[in-house]
Amino acid sequence: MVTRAASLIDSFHPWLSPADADLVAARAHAAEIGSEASGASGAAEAQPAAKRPRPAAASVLPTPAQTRSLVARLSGNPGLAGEVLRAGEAYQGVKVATSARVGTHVFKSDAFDSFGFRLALWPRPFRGDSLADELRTFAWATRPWHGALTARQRERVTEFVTTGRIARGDLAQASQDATARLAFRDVHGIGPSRAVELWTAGFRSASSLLALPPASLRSLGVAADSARALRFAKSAFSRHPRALIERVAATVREQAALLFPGIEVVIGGSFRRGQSTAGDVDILLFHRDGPCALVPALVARLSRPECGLLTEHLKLPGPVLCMDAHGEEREFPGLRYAGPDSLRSEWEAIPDAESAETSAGEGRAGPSLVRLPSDEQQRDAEAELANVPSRPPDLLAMATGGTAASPLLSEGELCPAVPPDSPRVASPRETARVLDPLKRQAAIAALLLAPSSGNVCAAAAAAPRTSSSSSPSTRISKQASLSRSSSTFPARHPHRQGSSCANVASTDALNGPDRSTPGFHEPQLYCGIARLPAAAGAPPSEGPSYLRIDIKSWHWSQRGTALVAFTGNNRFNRALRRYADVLGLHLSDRAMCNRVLQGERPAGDRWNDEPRVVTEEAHVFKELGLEFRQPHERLVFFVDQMHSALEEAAGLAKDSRQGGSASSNSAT
DNA sequence: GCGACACCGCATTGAG
DNA sequence: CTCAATGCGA
DNA sequence: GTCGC
Repeated sequence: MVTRAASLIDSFHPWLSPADADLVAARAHAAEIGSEASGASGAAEAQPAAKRPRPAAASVLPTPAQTRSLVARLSGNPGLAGEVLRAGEAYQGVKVATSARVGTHVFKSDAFDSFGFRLALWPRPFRGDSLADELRTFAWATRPWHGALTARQRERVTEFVTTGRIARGDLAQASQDATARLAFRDVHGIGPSRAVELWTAGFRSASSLLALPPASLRSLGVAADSARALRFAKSAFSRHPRALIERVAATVREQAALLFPGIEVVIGGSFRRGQSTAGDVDILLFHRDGPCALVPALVARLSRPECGLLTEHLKLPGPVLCMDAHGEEREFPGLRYAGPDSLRSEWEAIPDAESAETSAGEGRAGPSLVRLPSDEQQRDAEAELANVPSRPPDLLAMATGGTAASPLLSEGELCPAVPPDSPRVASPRETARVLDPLKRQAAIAALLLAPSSGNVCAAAAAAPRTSSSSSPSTRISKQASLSRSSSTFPARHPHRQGSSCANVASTDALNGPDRSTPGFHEPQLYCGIARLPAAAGAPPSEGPSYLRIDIKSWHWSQRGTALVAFTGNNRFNRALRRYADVLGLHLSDRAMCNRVLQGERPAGDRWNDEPRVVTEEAHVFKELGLEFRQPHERLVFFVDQMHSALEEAAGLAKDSRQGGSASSNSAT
């Protein structure tokens, strides 16, 4: 069976690395061991870490090198891929409006996306003379569990090959709802539903709403933040070069440092992935001392006339809890919204801003949990910031720009011929079902996911550290593991009491994730609009330009998951979370934890175990058994690749169960 | 044929 | 008034 | 758009 698996991967997924086969084997082996260990309690604990069949960090998602080479040898079909992607956009326009649920359209357009990227990365062109064979090979390589393209997909490819274009007028014009959606797409906060409502009410554009008084807008169902956003059309936010993003971030960093010395300010999003331009900017804030609840204060500072960065606020963080000098939690007197009825919102600068400023020096009034970091901490933080990749390969631009194909491998290696009677393989769904009984056993998590003791993935750390003994990552992990009793991390929220252990939690079980667990802290999310500083030699004809800006902060124990979540890309996040889900884990920006299923509970009703303390991105990868990937290496086109390894894992697990205990050869 | 497909917080609305 | 459902952006 | 039920 290993042979079958290996040959399958070789045949249909030539871009998968040999490491994938190792992972597949190791995971199957671990699954079997896990089911044994669950019988004997504590066996996993007693077992020496060295003897555990832990796989070397391997990649189920395409490895960085694979992604790079994939994109580098972009296909012979850039035009076709582009057509399909554009058709997807048109289709999205229709579906957004016609579908009752937003969730549906996302995946509909996503399917086009996926298909388009697969075409883009397919290394040899489709030709009319051998189209049928090409399509079959392509289908088997990209969707082995199905083995064929859909009729629609075949149609599209054929149409392009024969006519050189893909007609999509039908999609663009198909629905009046789509037109409504398009008319208001530029307004933040107006989605499919409101767009249709407004259209039927007789409005045809965002500008026609601008003239209305606030009361009328409210009666039309336009939310307050939508009304505020009316003056800023989304399309006016052209993509901005990195340098500009950096300047904005520098302002934020400067103010944040004044407010909260030692704070770590990370620019997330596409900027962090290294793209040459960004449509918005994500500012992520962390502090080593643990809580980092200064978003309202920071927003207030950035809104002051003398700073003038933020010109409009779309969403504010909720009520903020922080600890005062006596260790009591109380509400942070943040921003006060003064003008709900005016288009021009008014924000009162915080009365406590003074106290926040002085708190750095005195630690008396205001949020005094702020402590100055040690010199060592300061150096660590700086070193970490330096790890952000300096050279940004703009992979997306390469992918969509139709770079000339430069195959590194021969066609035969890339696209082996497919026998017509190739066996059908398990689909992702089927795979998940096979894995499900296994994942209920905590032993899997213990063996595959939970590192034995020192939970730091030093090898996968972002960059080589200079000192080995007192390397930052080691120290962090110690701090993290001690955090449950450490006073620098909040013990738990006093207003929420809950049991942290799944066994005991019977009343809280129905309430979803238990956020009272140690290390959990409510993040603060802000969305707003920044007025860009006038560029030095900019033509004044353009007028002021604006930038969507998000400022968010998390507790230090959530730093890793938050960084991963807000670095993206989107597809990468979804793949990662879905993957975690299949492994019995829950992953979001704020927590990674075991997902505990209870037998009689209806499907989908779950509650989550105590979140892990995840201060480093590398922890997330490590816990999932994945190879660490730098931010600029997190472009994911093929969700399918992840599935393929899971299929094999499921197949091998099933085989090994049927074949008794004969699986000792798998993990070496 | 129909639900699911990743996840979460906030604002608004409407029912109780 | 509270609570649940919905829309929305992310 | 696709899969599982």
